[in-house]
Formats: sequence, structure tokens, C-alpha cells
Amino acid sequence: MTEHDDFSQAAPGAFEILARDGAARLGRLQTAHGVVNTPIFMPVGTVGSVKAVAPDDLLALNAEIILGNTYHLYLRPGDELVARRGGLHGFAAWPRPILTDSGGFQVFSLEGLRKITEEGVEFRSHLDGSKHLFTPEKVMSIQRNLNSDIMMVLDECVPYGAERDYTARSLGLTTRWALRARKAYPRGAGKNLLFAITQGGFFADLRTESVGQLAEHDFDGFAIGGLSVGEPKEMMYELLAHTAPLLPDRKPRYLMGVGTPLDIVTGISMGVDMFDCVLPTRNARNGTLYTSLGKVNIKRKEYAEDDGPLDPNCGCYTCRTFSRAYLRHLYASQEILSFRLNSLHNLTYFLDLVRAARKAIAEGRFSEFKLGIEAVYA
RNA sequence: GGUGGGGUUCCCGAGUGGCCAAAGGGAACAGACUGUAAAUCUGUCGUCUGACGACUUCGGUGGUUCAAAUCCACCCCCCACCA
Repeated sequence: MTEHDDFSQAAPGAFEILARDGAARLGRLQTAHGVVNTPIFMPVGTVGSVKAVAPDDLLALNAEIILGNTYHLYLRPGDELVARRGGLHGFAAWPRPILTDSGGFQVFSLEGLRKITEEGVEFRSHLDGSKHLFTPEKVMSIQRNLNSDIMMVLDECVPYGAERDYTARSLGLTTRWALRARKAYPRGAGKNLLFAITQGGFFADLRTESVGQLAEHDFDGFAIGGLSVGEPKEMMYELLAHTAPLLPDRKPRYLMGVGTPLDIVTGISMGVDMFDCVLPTRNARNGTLYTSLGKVNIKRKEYAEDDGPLDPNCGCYTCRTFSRAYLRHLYASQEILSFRLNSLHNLTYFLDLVRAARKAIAEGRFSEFKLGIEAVYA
């Protein structure tokens, strides 16, 4: 307890590993808005809102940190407008840590609307078609305005299927961009942490090279980017197993945009500390719910008169209060409440999952825990 | 009673001689979704078949025609306006 109190006074960026179980780590990371316990799942709130739920819901679920997105918030409402309102914390009324993605992924997913050069990425807004330029420096400035606790460097996320030459060149660019970002925001210039993103596509040696180029530099954490972009699952796991151990042991490791319950547990087993994914919230809105017994597609006819709870082993408001029959009806009727109840549940499942993982690591039975998840989701 | 319009596959609704098992939408059923251009997208949707294909459908009955949801006759029902 005193140890915890000591850590609560630690400077932002402090990362402590409390226990290990195999390659899995139990840790905690200090930020300007409080401590994040790892392994952690971070709900995604792209435009400054975790869709369908409110901050008090997230606090009730004990979400420790959420995501925002540089690209979206820069386009609308504008990072300076947000800055004038106390940054994203003040604007969105979220008191706990926030991580902002750099826009690198949008550069990837908006392919066709952008052009990548050494200087940065020129892109067209998906909102009004207007032209913009993101440089590593610009993206730092935007994230400083948003005042996120963890800022990500601008990177290029290489699509699955990209050739070796392209991937090799791209990884070098991502490294140079990362170093420019660090230079634009030197350590100690503020309380915001800065994470680098490793790339390397689907070539193990290029993954090694990318980590090699970045690991020696002074970042607060290291992310693995460019996975789960359409490749076969085994390939993702292979590259993850290859890459995770290469990342600095004493810094938090973040697997970007991943993933399913199985992906998360697998990532943890390989030594990853942080995860984010739209899956729990997006799938909630599309009727796919994650439960202790597996995925439930709540639209299915078989639930029309199912009076049981969505997940008998879940303590969330949705599961405590409503029947599958009612949840199916809400979905079929396209009621707003459907999005909210489904999102609350899925977020609970993902947050409970990492809480249970942390407990399992602390108790030295993580492999056993992982087998349990695999039994349901593999 | 008169005049005009109309009855299409679960619903709405296109189709006015062959390219029609019949556009489109909805509903229904199933699936996808991984750093959110996603309350989105995909598939099925007359019956039988794995498929090719076969068979039965467009208010009813009868007819014209090589061929009818489409043309003709009569009948049934609905709507609008007029009396």
C-alpha cells in the first residue's frame, strides 16, 4: 500500500513492473492524469467520445484510460478549440488518462485520399475534401493542444501485402518521423508521454530492424503498429511473438488496434502491456456481444424468447437487468438503448478480461487463465 | 347509380407481348467487423436441387397468340370524384 502511494507520486512516464509470469508482465504506468495498471485495454473514443457511453459509465466500469484521435479532432472541432477548453480532458469531461493516436492509421485507411512524402503526409479530409499536411511536428503540436497523456508519433502503417522494398523504405521513414517528433517535443518539455511506433510489415527481419532503429531512443513507450490489417491470424501471432521480446523490457509495450479477446490474451502472454480496439464498441452497435461463453450474435432468432441474461457470469448493468429477448428486441428496433446497453456490456467484458489477466499474472497462473480464454474463443 | 383509377411474389412498389421468378425499397433470416470515413457492410430471400435445371406464380375464370403480369371478354374486390 505504501508502495502504491509512493508510485502515485512518481513522475509521468514512470513504469514499474510488479510481477512476471512467463513473458507476461503486471505493471503500472504513471501519467499526468493518474496511474494506468497494465496489462490494460483502452476503449476507443475517436472523436472524444466512446460511442454510446458517457464518462460516468466509463468510470463505473473502471476504464482507466481511453483513446482519442489526432486526425479526427484536428479536422473537427479543431485542436486549438479543444485547447481553449482545457484540452481533451476538459472538453470531454474525462478526468483519467487519454492516449491519442497520431493519425498514422488514418493515413493508412484513407488510402487514395493521401500522398506520403519525406516531409509528412498530405491528405484530404474525409469530411469536406479539404487538403491538409501532417508532419511529425504538426502532429505533436496537435496532440499537445489536445493535451493527451500519451502521444503517439506519426507513422506509416503499411498494408498487408506490401512488398519488402516498400516496407523497408517505409520503416526508415517511420523512424525518421519518430525522431523528428521527439525533437519537436523533447523529454521534459511537458508531462505528456511520447510513444514510438515500430513497423516492418510482415517481414520478421524488418520488424527487428524497425525496433533496432527506435529502441535506443528516448521514448516513454514502444508500440507495435501495422498488425491486424488483414493478414492471417497465425501470421500476426508469429510476428507478435517475434517482435514483442525485442522491445525494451523496462518500457510499456503497446499493440496498436488489437484486438479480439484471444488476441489480447495472446498479446499479454508475449509481454504486451497495452491494447486498444474498436471491436467491443463497434461490434456492440452491430449486435455481436462478447461473453464468458463466447460470442453472442444478439440478432439471432434463437434469442427471441430467451429470458436469460446475456452472460450469466457478467455483473454489468445490462446482464444484471435485461433478458436476451429484450436485448434482441432493442437491436431489431434500432433503439438507441441497444447501442448503450450492448456497449456497456462489451466494454465490461474487455475490461474484466484484462483485470482477470492482471490477477492471474499476480498469482502466477496466467497460462491457465489463457487456456480458459482459448477454450472459448480459439 | 355515374365517371375515372387500381388489384404484382410477406409489405410497399416498378414492370404494359418474348431479354420476367419478375427492378427498387422495407421486413425477415444469416454472416462480417481488430490504432472507428462503420447505428456500417455482405449474402439469402416462390418451390425442389449441391449445381445445371425443372416446376408453380402477378384478383378470378375463359380467350387471343408460337409466346401473356402485360392484349380481349365477363366476374369479384378496392380507391377517388360526381350524383
